[in-house]
Amino acid sequence: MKIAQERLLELGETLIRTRGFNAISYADLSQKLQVKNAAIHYHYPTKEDLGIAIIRFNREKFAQFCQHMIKREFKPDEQIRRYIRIYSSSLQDAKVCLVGSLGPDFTTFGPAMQNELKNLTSEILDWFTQVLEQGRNEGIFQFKVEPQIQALLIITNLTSALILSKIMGPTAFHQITDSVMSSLLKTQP
Amino acid sequence: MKIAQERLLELGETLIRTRGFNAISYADLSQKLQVKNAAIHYHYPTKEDLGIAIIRFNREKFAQFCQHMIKREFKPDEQIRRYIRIYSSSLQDAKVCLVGSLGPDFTTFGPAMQNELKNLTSEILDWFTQVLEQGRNEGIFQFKVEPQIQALLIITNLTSALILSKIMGPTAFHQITDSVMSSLLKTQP
DNA sequence: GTCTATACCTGGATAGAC
DNA sequence: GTCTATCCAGGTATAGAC
Repeated sequence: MKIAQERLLELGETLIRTRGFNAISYADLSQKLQVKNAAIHYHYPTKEDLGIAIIRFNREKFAQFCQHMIKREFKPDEQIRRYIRIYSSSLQDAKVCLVGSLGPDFTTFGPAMQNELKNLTSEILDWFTQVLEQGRNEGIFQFKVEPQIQALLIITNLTSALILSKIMGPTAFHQITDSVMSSLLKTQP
Repeated sequence: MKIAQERLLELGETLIRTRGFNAISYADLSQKLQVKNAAIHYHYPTKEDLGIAIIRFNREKFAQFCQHMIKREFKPDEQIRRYIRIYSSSLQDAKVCLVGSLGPDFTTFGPAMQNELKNLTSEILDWFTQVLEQGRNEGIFQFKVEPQIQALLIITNLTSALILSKIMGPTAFHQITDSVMSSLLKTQP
């Protein structure tokens, strides 16, 4: 039976986000998938190949999310809420986001994987910047700095909110996201 | 010759913050220290023992920093500036902070090491909270939420600023910290 | 495409000499 | 307290059968 690619990548992503790239092995994956590790090597010869595929998989999911936001014509505030919901749904399994998991280990990766991670990161930042800008133009959001800076501020809040929650528990996450949302939303004059 | 404990712990901290705990080995340490790995095992039998010692070492350095701030009677804004300077000095070596490096791998550690990391994290948060509160009371800082929440917001900014900078370069770090400081400082009325 | 089997290496850890 | 020597487990990776 052919390995379900999507299941493999999804599992790999979960393991990376739960334990870190350098802490997982082909054995972890093959056991859970009920195949031998050689079967995984067939599709992804090196661990780095697998890592790259997982990041690319995540990029595709994010691109689909963005497309979905456009198609449904969600307002900027609703888009941010839904984006935050992706993060909060990671809380129970003690997952951090892919960028937060791979970022600290960046120097242990080869150039190709580093580049893939750079692409993911800049795509998220660009999307966030654009939503913030649009929201401010529509009078929904308020913030004083450039949209690109504000995107950095909120993304760093979200990324580390998951990391902190792994250490200290989920309360911190909700305190952070609640505060981020309410300071972003334009208060009634 | 007796191993210089402090040098060992300092090197271990650097390696963890550069490459991640699960990516470093006794061999990495022993080579750089010009000793055999058995010599390190003598002082720290298991890798977890070493990890715990490194976190504790970091806690002590942080406690000394806090003491120093008190002794010199720095104003809250100066204290925050000096704290941020610790972070920015990590930029050139692509180091993240210890919490940002160990947090994502939290579930791969044993209870004792997890606990040590919890202690470090809460000590930082408590100190930050207290400095923010004091600064607002003195009319130096402005922020709308509880000091404890504001501490979470800024700490997450700083932690992920280093992670992001590893991936995307140091510009992001300065944009984030500049913005954090200027929004924190009370503008002239 | 997946299996068995295995090669090869690294890493953590320990025993015992000095 | 450090060394040499070694053990063993686990991890990446490949060859070749099915």
